[in-house]
Amino acid sequence: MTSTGRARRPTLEQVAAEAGVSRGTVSRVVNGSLEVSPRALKAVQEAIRKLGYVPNQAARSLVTRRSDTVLLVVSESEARVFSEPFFGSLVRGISQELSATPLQLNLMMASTARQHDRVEQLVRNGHVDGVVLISLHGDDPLPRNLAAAGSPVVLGGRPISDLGGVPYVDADNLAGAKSATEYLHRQGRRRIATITGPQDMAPGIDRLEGYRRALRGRRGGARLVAQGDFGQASGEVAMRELLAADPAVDAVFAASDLMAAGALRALRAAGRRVPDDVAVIGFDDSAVAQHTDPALTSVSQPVQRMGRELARLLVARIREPGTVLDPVVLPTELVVRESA
Amino acid sequence: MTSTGRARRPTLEQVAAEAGVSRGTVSRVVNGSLEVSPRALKAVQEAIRKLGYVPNQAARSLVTRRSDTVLLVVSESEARVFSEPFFGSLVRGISQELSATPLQLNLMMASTARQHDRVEQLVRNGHVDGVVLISLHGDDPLPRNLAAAGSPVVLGGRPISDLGGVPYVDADNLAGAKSATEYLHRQGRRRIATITGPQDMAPGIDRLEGYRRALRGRRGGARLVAQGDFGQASGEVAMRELLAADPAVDAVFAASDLMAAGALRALRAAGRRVPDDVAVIGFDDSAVAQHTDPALTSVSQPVQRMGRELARLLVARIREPGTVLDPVVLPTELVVRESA
DNA sequence: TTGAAAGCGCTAACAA
DNA sequence: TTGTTAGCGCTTTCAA
Repeated sequence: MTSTGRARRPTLEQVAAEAGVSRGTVSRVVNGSLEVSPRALKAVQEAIRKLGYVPNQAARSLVTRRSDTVLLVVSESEARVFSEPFFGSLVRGISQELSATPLQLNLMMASTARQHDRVEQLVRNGHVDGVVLISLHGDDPLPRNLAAAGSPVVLGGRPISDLGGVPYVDADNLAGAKSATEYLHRQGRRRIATITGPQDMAPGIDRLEGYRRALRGRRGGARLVAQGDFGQASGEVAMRELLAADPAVDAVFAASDLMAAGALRALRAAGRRVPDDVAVIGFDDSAVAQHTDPALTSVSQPVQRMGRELARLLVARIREPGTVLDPVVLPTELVVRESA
Repeated sequence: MTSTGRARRPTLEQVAAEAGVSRGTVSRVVNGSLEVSPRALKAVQEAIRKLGYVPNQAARSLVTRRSDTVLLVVSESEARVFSEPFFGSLVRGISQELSATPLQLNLMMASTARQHDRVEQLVRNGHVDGVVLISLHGDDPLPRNLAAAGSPVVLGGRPISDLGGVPYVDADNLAGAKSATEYLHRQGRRRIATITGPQDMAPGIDRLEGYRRALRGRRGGARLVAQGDFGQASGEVAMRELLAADPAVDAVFAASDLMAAGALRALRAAGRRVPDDVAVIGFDDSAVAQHTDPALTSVSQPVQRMGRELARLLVARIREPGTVLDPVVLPTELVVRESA
């Protein structure tokens, strides 16, 4: 049952013996202390190499009360996180940034309350040094609880209600939507509609606001607004509504690529050519954007960089628990393809 | 610098004091030993609850030499893993299965040799109890090395060359391709082409073989084969080649949705209607499949279940290092949409 | 600059 | 059935 099987790894003790010094000295070398004589340093390094010594994390953790582990909690159920390269790119960015630290990345799906409890337990018990939370739902109490427990926490995506002191990383949804809409206007489009995302989610709200600001004070204004839920079907329905409301609509900014793809279908069904009759822009620059016909012009988010920033903030929080960290809002970019 | 800050968690010792028993007894209760008197059991349980005790994993690990952690290694660079819901669903399946065990899931990207070394080190050093490897490249030595080091390893996806004894989980690519092709045949299609994936990857090979078997002995046979690389552009090119080779082609099975999407574009450009003139089937049932126009009929893989099986095999390997585990090949399903 | 020694919190072997 | 005890491998004072 013990089933250890594997040969025992060399310990500090053995390295010390090999190098002819004490455990303390080896420990100092391993942890990069400066108060070690060049001679001892060299002897220890050689012994380490010779023995193939690697520190035992559990032992270290036991005494330092650090775990050198950060937890990525995906509070999903919102399928979006998992579709699209979003999740993967984010993880990649986080890993990238963490690879320069001793921190390991742990992953946990936690949508139910029970799973959230488990996260809190892990944190409280010192099994993780910090938490990255992504894909939060409306007023999820998890980040607040974690922060209250004194745990370093950072959020992927702006929380809908302000969580004083908990930093977040987000794409500049507002500016992205604004620039997409302005682009349409510059192309000479004058009846620019939008298909919004859910208005109880930050990206939904911000992207609508960006559209509004772009058209503020412009002739025609921002009146052609149809509600969607980020999903393709809702985009199709919304586009039909828009066409009914104003048959002369000549452009539409959709708050997601899926909705834009839906709009494309509705437009084709209505006999409108894209982009000739109606220009379409999506948001996310997802895989879908590249594979619709015509390919979607879309607002791209620097997802991988968002991951890196998340990790950077978290590391800062762990290292300097006191300091106030500002949210990071990263610029988006309009990727022009065929649809607008 | 110590920055512990957090209040110390209660220890076994304190629970023992509170319950009026010894540490040993508390340990037995915590670890579910049966040799504990009902009275002691109750007292300990109460003390645990009262104090909010949670075992310190580091301390436990130190003595048991188990880490209760499994590592998911994404040997990426092949972007596919990250696009599509693939990665997310897989992780979800793995998490799901592990949630019934004390095992935590760790994640690591490792494409470079240096990163592979780190994986081996983690394993050798007992920091992880087992490894799930996905997205392996051709003849990556990592699984062999890990297995040789005595570490439990399971593979996501059939390795291209047999790794004696290392179990894997895969979708039944061959059967999926075969049934898609047969479906086309049943629909009365008689000039059925295929666009293959790279022939140095198991899915590429298997899906071509499935196509071949479906048409073996049938009139026309399996002669309309064009090479692709799973990417959309290659699918578009391949479709043009096929049209040139046989303008009367009336169906095409593409080994990926992206290639199928490319084929769709080429067909539209050539003035062919889908599915009227040419039926198209893709593979993966990815997001793209749902958003092309017409929507793609596609072969779906039970990705989440693959994740669960992966975890199941790994747990079995960890618990019973000796036993031989067979590969698990899961059935695919043809999802019929508009394109065929 | 170094060594010695005291734990970190836990499991498991042994004795009672 | 229970208590006692010896470590697990490491970091970190404290003295030297």
